[in-house]
Amino acid sequence: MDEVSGFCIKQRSGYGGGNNGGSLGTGTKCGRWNPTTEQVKVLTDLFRSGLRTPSTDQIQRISSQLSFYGKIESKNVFYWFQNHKARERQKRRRFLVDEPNEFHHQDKLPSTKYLAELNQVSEPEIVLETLQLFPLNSFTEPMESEKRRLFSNDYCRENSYNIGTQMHHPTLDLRLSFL
Amino acid sequence: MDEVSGFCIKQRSGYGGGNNGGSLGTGTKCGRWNPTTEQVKVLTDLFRSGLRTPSTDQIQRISSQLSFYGKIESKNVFYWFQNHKARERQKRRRFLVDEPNEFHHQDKLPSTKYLAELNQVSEPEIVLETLQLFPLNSFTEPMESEKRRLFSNDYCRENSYNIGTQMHHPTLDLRLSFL
DNA sequence: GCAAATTAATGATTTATTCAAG
DNA sequence: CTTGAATAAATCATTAATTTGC
Repeated sequence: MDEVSGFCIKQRSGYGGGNNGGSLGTGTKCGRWNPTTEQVKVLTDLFRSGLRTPSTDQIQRISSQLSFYGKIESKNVFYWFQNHKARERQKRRRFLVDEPNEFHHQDKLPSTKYLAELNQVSEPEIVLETLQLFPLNSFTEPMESEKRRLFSNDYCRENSYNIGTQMHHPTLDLRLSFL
Repeated sequence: MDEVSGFCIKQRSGYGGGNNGGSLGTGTKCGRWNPTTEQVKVLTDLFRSGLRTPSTDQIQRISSQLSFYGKIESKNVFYWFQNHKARERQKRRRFLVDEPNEFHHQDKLPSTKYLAELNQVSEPEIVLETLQLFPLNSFTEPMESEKRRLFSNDYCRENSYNIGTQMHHPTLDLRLSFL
């Protein structure tokens, strides 16, 4: 891939450089941004205060403020929030591993129409035999017209989509083929 | 109160008649539906494939399929789509509504464009005058005492965003004040 | 003590989604 | 149905920590 980005691609200069260390000012080397502890502190505090996706304007102001502590650009602030947000989330998710509630199921009242219908059909027998044996290849009838809108699109975006897992369930291939 | 809408808390006997989850059962605890990982994956895939509001018929089929992975009822599928759709949208709105705090004229420098623009914008190393006025530097200037938390921790997520506004709480604004 | 070698963090890019205008 | 806007997830790449042999 082209390493072009408009920056100075800095190939690793051996090692002993140690150019930065807090004052990286005097931008002679164009490596990646190396935030000072003060800058990190402020950014972290902003994040803790609730800021997660600063607007362009905010970014620029933050950048301006932080430039007092050392070299910095707006994009650095932008990236910092992106990365920090993502990694905090990631960290959180690690703890909640396998927590079935990936999203919170907050029951809301359904539309009456569906509820009525569901009520009478409710949960049918389990019927897995057939289903699981041959997953979803069975072509059902063409969708009802009312749902046409949902399916008018192509569903074969990519290819198979094995949900394969430990269970030897059939290639529950995917996509609505069984709908 | 117990179940609102005849939903949970107790094993309803009148709902679905017959075999209600007995096999996959151990369902002694009749709380709310707790989807398995596989179920979530399939539902998510369906959603990503474009399905948003499945018909009753589709709901039943999905439910039947997913019952292979664990207890599930049609209404769970219905609710899942309702909630997922709503929350995705909500998540979307949140950004769009949360961000635009300034007047937006041709002032567009959002993300992807960020890179391009921010890239060349660099950071004019100026503006130091202004920041002097703000609490920022005056606080972190003596970074020795940084150990003392400057902020009162507290998570003020949803409500205290006040980034674009001047809040009057002397406690934890600080950095936000210049935003 | 010191650097080369290795590993852990994290800055910067790329890719894949989502919703919604047109 | 197509495309624009705007991420967030996944990934790449470089820097800082640290480990290790001398």
